[in-house]
Amino acid sequence: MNENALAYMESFYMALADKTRLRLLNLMRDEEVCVCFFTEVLGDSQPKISRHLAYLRNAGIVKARREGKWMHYSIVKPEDEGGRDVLNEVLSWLGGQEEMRIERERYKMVCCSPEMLVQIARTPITFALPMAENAYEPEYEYSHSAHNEIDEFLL
Amino acid sequence: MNENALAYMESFYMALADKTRLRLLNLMRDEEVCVCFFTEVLGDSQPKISRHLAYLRNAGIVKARREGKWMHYSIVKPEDEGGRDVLNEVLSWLGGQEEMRIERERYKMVCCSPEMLVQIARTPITFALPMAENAYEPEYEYSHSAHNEIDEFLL
DNA sequence: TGTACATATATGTTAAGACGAATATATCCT
DNA sequence: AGGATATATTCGTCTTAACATATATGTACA
Repeated sequence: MNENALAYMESFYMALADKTRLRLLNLMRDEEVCVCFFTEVLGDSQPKISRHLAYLRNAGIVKARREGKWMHYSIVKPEDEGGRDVLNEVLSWLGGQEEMRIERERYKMVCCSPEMLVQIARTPITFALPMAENAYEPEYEYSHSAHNEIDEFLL
Repeated sequence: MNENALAYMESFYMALADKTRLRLLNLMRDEEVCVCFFTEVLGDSQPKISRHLAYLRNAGIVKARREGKWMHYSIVKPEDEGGRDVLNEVLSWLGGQEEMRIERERYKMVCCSPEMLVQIARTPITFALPMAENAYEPEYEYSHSAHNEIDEFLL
């Protein structure tokens, strides 16, 4: 890390420098969130959401966990203390905005609405199950075709 | 601010997402710095330094003060508390990196070298004079041709 | 006024990244 | 196996911003 600290920081802030990604992080502030809820709450297209989640994942800021057909994303706190402190402040700043509070409210409503309760059997769970604690490391092509600068920080 | 909080944050992180700009901020961490020292310490071309300083200024992260022929730049802490906290953590993270400590050392050496002491009369001062406390607001064209998203946050 | 110096901006080129639309991949169910 | 659903990636297009180089602007001083 100390090797390319600057490059790491650059990619870190780049990952934060996008409205959609900030909104995604806001929703993941306290808990793991399923992709389908992101599209529901943000109202953006599924490919758009997915692309931004991939960006965040490549930057090492979130991780994904597969649960059947569903993917759940959650924030990964950086190992580096400075980075962790920055990210915490970023989330706190973000969370303090009215606009972001509203979106978290909307998430709660979508997540816990009556239809959802009825469909509970086929609804992605939003709390971690004991037997599913391991982080999901995707096996898709981009995982081993990781040749850009950002990906170098993944491992 | 609360209006376009997201847009503001986006431009804020965009301003941080560049190695050169992070190095500039690192040098300005504790004090006002003259452009000529930036070019000296960073070893980048003068237009490159100037462009990045303009970017930071447009993002509202630094301010400029003219002192005769010289321009001195210094960090502006955001009025918003969350933003201020984030920026402080950013500077602290940055400052903790070995690479950045070395550059601050190099700045000290350039700034206080014997040649500099000899040339003191025509060397830009790096401490604020009592009668020069007012921040310099540039009168150049970009100041009133401010029509892009970032500039809207300047005033 | 004219010249030197410090700094800022314009221009042309190139690369990164954002988007929508189309398509591919994973998983579940029958 | 095959269809349905959830998510990921590709492709073509457009914008932003990085860089080097050239040039303009602002200030000091003779």
